[in-house]
Amino acid sequence: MDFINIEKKWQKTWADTRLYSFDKSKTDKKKYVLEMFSYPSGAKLHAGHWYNYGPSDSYARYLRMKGYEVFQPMGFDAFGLPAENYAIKTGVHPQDSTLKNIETMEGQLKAIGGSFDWDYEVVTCLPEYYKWTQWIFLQLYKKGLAYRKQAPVNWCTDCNTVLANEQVIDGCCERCGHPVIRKNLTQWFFKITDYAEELLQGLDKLDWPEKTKAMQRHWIGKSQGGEIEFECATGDKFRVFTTRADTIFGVSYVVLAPEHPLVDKLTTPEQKQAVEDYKAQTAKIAEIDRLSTTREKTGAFTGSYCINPINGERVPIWIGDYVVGSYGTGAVMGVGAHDDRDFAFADKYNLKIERVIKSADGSADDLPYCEHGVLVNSGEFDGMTTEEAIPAILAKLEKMGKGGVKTNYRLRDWLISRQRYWGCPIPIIHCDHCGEVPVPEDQLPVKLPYNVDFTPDGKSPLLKSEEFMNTTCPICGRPARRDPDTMDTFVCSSWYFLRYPDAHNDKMAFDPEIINKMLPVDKYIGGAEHACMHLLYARFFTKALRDMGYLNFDEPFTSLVHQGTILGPDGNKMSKSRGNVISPDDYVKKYGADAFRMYLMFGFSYIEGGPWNANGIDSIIKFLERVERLVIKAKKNQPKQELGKAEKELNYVRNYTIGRVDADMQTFSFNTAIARLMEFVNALYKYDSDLGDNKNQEFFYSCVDDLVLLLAPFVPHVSEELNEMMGGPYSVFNRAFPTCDESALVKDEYELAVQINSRVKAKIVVPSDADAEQIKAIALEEPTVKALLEGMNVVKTIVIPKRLVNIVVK
RNA sequence: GCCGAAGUGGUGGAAUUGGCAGACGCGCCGGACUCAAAAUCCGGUGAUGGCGACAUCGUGCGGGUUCAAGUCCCGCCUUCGGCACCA
Repeated sequence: MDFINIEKKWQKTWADTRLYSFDKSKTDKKKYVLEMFSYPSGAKLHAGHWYNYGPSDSYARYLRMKGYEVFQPMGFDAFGLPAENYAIKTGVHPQDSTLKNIETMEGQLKAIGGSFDWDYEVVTCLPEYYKWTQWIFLQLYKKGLAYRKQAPVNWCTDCNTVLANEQVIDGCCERCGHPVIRKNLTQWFFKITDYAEELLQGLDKLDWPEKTKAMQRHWIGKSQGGEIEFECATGDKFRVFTTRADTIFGVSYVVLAPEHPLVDKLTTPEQKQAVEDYKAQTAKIAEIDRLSTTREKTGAFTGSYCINPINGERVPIWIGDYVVGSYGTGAVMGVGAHDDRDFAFADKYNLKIERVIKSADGSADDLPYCEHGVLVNSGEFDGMTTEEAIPAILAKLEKMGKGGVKTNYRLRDWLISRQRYWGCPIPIIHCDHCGEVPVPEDQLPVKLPYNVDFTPDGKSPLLKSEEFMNTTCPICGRPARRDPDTMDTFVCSSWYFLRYPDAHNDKMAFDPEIINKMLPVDKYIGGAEHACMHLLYARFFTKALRDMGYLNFDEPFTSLVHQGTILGPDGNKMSKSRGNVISPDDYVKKYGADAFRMYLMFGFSYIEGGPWNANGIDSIIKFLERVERLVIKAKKNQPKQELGKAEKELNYVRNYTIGRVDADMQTFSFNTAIARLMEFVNALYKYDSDLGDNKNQEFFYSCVDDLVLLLAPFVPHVSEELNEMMGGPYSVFNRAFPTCDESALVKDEYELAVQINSRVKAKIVVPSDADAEQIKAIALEEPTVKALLEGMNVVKTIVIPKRLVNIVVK
């Protein structure tokens, strides 16, 4: 079979006949199948792209043949750091390299044989798209969901530039090797934390991998506890957050984060030097390097004291970088006896450690004791359990006006400012008189200028473009400056699935009437690496836009599947530096896109992936040629004949195959679906060689016809060709997927195993309608069984119809 | 450290959710066709012992529940992902 030319032939026919064009009048039967769009960094698709797009395209084709109107669009996540870095290295402008890469990748995606409707293509770096990214920014801003505040960035003092986390290697700049420090800049945030609770609750209803949902739950990190207010001698007050209010009588100190706003005020003159030194020291350590539990706890005494509201005790106020400024209140109470970290800190600085919880059975004496237990040395609360004491103590504090129940989330607001060129400009103008002014919507898009010096030299690249920066204030008309930052690319990808169904609308981001019919996405397919970022941001955008009235659904992706990763032959992630990258091109050139796709679907479990090996890719060719020979043998328009015994057996296999392939497609179990197809082919060969010229030609033809239809999603070009060879109508993808005839699966009799003491000793054939008693009788009469039971005492007999009989003897 | 997933022949991977472990392939062995080879077709293939029918063992390790465990429970080991001082 000439796979290469067959592919060209059908790709042209499909394009000429606009076969994959989505019919908007049929949204009642729509299925929105979406693969995560790709980043056009390299010029070529790699094996991972194939593994994502090939099998999921087969799934889309299967749905189409099941009678759905499938919407399967494709686009590119085109802004981002790699293109900019590439530009810095080579001088090729990011826009030029990106658009060129996109063109190449479009061609390759067509070569895979993907059934994408390119009329709906979306490219995030084009003004007609990012205009609406900016529009969404403005809606969030209006709603109070976009705001500015100071936040640290990774700053290389040598390059004078901001670095992304992945550009910081072991605390040093990846480019020059100089140490990286944290520096505060005023930056834009999206207030995703407003949606923390709904983002958490919504997970329960989603058909997503449990693992991914667990990761999001953990990322959101809901924690129920309480806040407790401590008052200082100066009259200043601050609160701590704790989940263990029951340990409050054991507080022997409190710790503020070094960046806590009260630190300077509370520091006494004698302690000023020590505190300043400590703050300088922690500023040197980038946040990502604040490495966890293994790092020794450090801190400094402020010289001030505060009052424990529950017992009036005077406790010292410390600062320490083991307290995270951005979580809770940025302050914790120190209970050395009942927290591992507090214990280490108290031990190091000789702070009091007093037990206030003992184990319920009094067994555990060691400190720190971090389990729940019973209160001691806790005044009126003595004898209560942890579970009783927490609400009781918080209730009392609330009555005193000194705290109460509080829920915290680990989730932080989303920092979207990037001090980079190749991204979507932020549509805000800074005016000396009017302050922060949103760009009026009729002035969108704020275009990213082409001629910009993006070499890293300490300034945001856009800041150096006078043409871009200088504008007039929309309110007062005086000269003003634009915001020089661009948005995180995750902003662009947080709404692209909303744009696809209405991709060319130049009046709005999307028409609510259209997307309310087209969304949510029915099946979303992509890598597990997006579990927390992209998938969470997209959910946030959907909910925020819903609350603004732009759409009417709660979740963007009803059902989600992660494909596994194809690793290099050595079992490691493919990477250029390891030299273990498998290029699909050579295989595609040799075997064709269909065979390569089918091999990927057969040789791996789709969800799991695994190390690449080419063993067996030849067998796919062999298999397809076996199918072709059947097609050649199948004769159309033969007279109808009664089905004999051999035909009934084959018909059983045919319908069993249909049922199993149907079920396997729905669970993305492509490898087993193909295994069933191979079995069907084996059965067809057996039938053909057994009966030769005496076979039922009409029946044989219909079986082979079903085979071609079943095969179509897996090998689209080949099946289209085979369908044509058989005289079937164009296109095979306009034909219906075969349906399973349940009556063909009903057998008169079936075989089951007979066990004696759980070991298979014989096989029996029983009528299909036999009940347990009859099956038991047949089993006991079976000669081998009968002989083995001679002189044995049958204790009991278990009969599982359709499975086995187990006779227990002594 | 915490959370999650996985561990099955020489090999990629199956197993209707507690019911005949190893489907379907690859590889290997044998046979048919052929002067021969390739291609193709058919058969065999977990391990050990036995000429043999058969027996024993076998799903990371050790226990347990059950007539029956790859699957459930308890305790470990290893690998891979995620989180990482979140009070």
